[in-house]
Amino acid sequence: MPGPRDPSGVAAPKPDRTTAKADRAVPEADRTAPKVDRPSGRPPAMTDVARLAGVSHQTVSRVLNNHPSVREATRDRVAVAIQELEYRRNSAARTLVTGRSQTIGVISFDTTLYGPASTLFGIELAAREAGYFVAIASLKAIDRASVVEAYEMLMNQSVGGIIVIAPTAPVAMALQNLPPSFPVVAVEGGAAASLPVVAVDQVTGAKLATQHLLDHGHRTVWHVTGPGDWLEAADRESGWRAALEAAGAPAPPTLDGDWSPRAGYAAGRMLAARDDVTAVFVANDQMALGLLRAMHEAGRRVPNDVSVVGFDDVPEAAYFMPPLTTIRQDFAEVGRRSLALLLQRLDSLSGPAERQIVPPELVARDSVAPPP
Amino acid sequence: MPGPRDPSGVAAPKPDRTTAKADRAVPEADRTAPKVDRPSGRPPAMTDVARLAGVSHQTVSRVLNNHPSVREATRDRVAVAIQELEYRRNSAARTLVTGRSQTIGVISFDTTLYGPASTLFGIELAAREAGYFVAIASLKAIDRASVVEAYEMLMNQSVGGIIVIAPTAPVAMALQNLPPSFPVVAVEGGAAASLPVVAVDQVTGAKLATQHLLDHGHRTVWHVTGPGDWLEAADRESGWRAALEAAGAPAPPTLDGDWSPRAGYAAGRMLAARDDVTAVFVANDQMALGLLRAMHEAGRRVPNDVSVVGFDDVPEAAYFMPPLTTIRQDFAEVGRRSLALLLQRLDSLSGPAERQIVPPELVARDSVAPPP
DNA sequence: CTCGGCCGTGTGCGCGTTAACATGGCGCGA
DNA sequence: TCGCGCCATGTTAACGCGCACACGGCCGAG
Repeated sequence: MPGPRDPSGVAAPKPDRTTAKADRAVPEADRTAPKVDRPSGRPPAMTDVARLAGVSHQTVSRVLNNHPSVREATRDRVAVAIQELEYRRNSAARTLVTGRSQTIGVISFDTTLYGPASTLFGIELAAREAGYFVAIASLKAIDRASVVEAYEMLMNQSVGGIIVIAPTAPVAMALQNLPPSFPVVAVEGGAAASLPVVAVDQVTGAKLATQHLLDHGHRTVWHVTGPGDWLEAADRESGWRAALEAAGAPAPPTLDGDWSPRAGYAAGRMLAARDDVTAVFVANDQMALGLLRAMHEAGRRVPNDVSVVGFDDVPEAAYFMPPLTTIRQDFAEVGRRSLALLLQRLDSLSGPAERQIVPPELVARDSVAPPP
Repeated sequence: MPGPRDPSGVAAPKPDRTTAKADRAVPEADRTAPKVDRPSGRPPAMTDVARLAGVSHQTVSRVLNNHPSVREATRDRVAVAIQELEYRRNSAARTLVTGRSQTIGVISFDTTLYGPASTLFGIELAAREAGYFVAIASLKAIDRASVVEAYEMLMNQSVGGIIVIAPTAPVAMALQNLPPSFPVVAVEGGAAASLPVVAVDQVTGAKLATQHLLDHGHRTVWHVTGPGDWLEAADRESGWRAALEAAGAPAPPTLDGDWSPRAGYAAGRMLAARDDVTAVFVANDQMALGLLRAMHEAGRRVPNDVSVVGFDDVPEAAYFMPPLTTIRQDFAEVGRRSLALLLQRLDSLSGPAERQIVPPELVARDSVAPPP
């Protein structure tokens, strides 16, 4: 790996046309075709642009940085030269001198899941809008060591700030131990004391779901939870519990899940066996899918015999049998806001650890009805 | 944005302890706690490490680059100093001088989908293993302009190579126009002439699915396609067609889909209305979900009346009603291989445009039975 | 004539890499 | 025991590339 001098940038195969500067007469040929008139094998630098445009490197710099005192005509000449050479600033050199890499890092667990993937997407779009690059680091496991590993990796890449999508207790704990002087934003990060957090209001969402079922006349609502160490799971459970309490309804024992359809199926089998179960709030849509199947197999009709509400509103939810009433989370908005918050921290690390809450929304479909 | 001199790296708040070099006696205190003994407000550089370790910066460099001729003891002293200062190489400076950024870019459309997300995950893990960073760029739309935009963005970040996950015809076309001297690997890239490609064998997968249905005694198999401009959709259709031909079975007209459950539902309604439909190969699992529901609503039992096979094996497929027989794609393997191929191109751009094929696998569950 | 707009020249800086070379110490064979 | 040669390190310096600052000069307007 210590191979000497070997630029892996954009390098034309063998463009050694030494007579390359004179023919500036045809600058506006076809733009899309790759032009080959670089002086040497290395990518063009600012001085190359300057030479071609007949100006100084300083002027090129002024153009690139939108310095006001450059004549329009000069600006154009430089722009043409830039395009001609397909010049792009060497981001390494730029980063080195400015001290800011224009890159942010995103740490995430399992971008295969709908929620994290959508959030990441939102972050990426917003980042590009703001002129930032996005580097990613996935967590191999959901423990502290993995967080530290991912963090180290992003730090080695010298990102300017980090957004962490990994809403579990161990991860939230790990974040506490990071240097407080580095800009970090947590998504769904629980009550992490000193960290800015963007989160969907899980508690309210769970209340919405539970209340919706109660409003249809159910005496109480059962609950299939998410995994214990996920903060969202805890919040949804407490929202459910709060709604029941507020309504004076008895809280039945919860059934433990782990987000997977398998767990929902298992819970569904248990619940289907009891006649007194008429309403279930399942902590996410995937588990609801499993539960729906268990109910179906047991001959319990949804919603006629049992009503079900999920959480997330995955794209498939509308095509479950029956179409699932669920709580929608605006992940794209979460992504946008977390980036905004990070950028804000980027130039002023001060300020309180802001906490932004995105409201959830109930999507009523066909899995809820009055009790039989 | 042209704010002068403002290092956004790891900087302690106000660590101006000028008496910081003498206390080298306690080097092995608690490792996790953030130590504050940097001379100035800026992150430590190599010379700082050298000074603390009592060696020259050259030696530090030798240690970092695993140069053989450094005594074990010296190596350790340097290592301790590095840890003490929490030194990390300035990646910008390193990139600037070595000419390689140790970063690869991934262009992807809709990482919200299971396939792309899984592939990205595989790439990321493999990249980290190989000491590379991963920068992402999502496509806003699936046209050429978006590809160029994403490409430009990654080039501006000076990535060393790019993997494109975007298996549609327009995207594949756009890739043809990229400078051939830059390392690019396409995932599911179709027959892109000059590009290395890693792909799951869609044709074989479709044959597997179709044959599986024929083997159960169905006279023929209907097909719900993916969107027309997706290469995978075309391959699956031709695999289906080939299997039918090989078996001498008549090929019914296809039903157009777009990957969405909604489209599957629509197709399902059409098919449910015909008595002669006993077997359907649906181009992906999400559409199969919609189709399953349409069948159910129409009173056509799966698999008793109609058999269904999907494609992808999303995590939910095992919990559809009934559990879906489908074709599994090893996305993680695709990710790994595409990275391997890219790395290979990175140091030798020559060589033919290799094409790696990952075999698919049929996962038999409960949605297939002999015809009634 | 002076001031301001426009642009050029020149230089230092950031930080890690690498080459070229110098140095002192040690082991080993003659 | 002398001397050669290698090992481990230090010293010095030159990049790579863009940014920023300090000037200096030119030209046209007031």
